[in-house]
Amino acid sequence: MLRAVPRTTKLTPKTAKPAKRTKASPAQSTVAREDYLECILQLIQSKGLARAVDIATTLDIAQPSVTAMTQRLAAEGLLTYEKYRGITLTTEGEKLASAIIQRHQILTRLLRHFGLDEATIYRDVEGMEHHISRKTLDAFDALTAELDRSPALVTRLREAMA
Amino acid sequence: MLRAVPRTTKLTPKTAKPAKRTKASPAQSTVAREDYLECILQLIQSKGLARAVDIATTLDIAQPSVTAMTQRLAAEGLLTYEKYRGITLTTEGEKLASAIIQRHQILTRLLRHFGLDEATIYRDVEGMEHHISRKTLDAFDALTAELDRSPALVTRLREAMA
DNA sequence: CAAGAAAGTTAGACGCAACTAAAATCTATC
DNA sequence: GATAGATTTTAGTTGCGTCTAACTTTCTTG
Repeated sequence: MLRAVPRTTKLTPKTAKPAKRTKASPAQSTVAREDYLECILQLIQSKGLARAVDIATTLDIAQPSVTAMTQRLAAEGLLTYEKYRGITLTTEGEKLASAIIQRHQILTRLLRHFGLDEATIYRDVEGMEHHISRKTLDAFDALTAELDRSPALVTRLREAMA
Repeated sequence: MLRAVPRTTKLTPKTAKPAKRTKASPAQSTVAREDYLECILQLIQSKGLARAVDIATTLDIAQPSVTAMTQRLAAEGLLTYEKYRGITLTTEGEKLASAIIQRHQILTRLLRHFGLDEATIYRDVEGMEHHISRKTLDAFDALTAELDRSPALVTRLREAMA
């Protein structure tokens, strides 16, 4: 049997190439990473420090997973970490975490206008937050401001939903 | 060496336990699965059939990955599939796919009101769509209706964003 | 209708992010 | 200061969804 010549399919991607998964990208921001950063900064703000056991509890994840991710984030320069000692966010990590938390809050504020139960709000925000661009976020923020200042609009909205 | 905080912290898990990952759930709906279903139904609607090569091109994924996922979806009863022949959605699969496409459209319509570039709209919808509950979707839909009927509101919004 | 091209599949591997079990380290208390 | 208990880390797996290389089947076209 003759060997088939490599096919070289060279596909033309859909619309705008969705950032192909080259394995060569080092400190890429993923959902899990963002969840950890968000959680860590919140723990630091509320308790003064972020311990693995608390991160694990908050994210409902096993402790060894926290260690693993901590080491990844440290390798990427987002936090500093000394074995068996503490975790500290680097400047970059803290900046990132702040942005993540802010994004979370903008989304939560918007969803709260819809009269949904807190559990739904929380779940949806958790899900969406990692996938929203700055631009859309700005729009959501402006939208929230409009809803804040126009109770009539909110009322119409809720009636339409029922 | 810091270490000066009570040990028995016992945080209350954020809000509502985020659906622990038991491996025992069989036909769970994931992001990738939804992307495939959406793509398959759209291909069927636009070309009459969904071929692996087109799915691969549309999703910017290698062909063997399509075969693999196709087999998974078939095993879960969402589509029917005969080797080297075609793909058909089952009733359940089509229902699911329709819902996914509808959700996609609701989101797109909302984002279009914000005057963003199509690429951003597309990327954000792609990202968010898999994580939005029916309730929030209804709210977004109502919101879109309000924006449709109130150009003044849209104008205020866009000005606030600039 | 026979090649060759195109499409589909199998086989084997990888990266991410999770898990469990068990070892290492730290802390509090006696 | 020894030691029990809490916390953290290491080691070894797992599942999902992806990849490439190489094969098989189907389609197309002279």
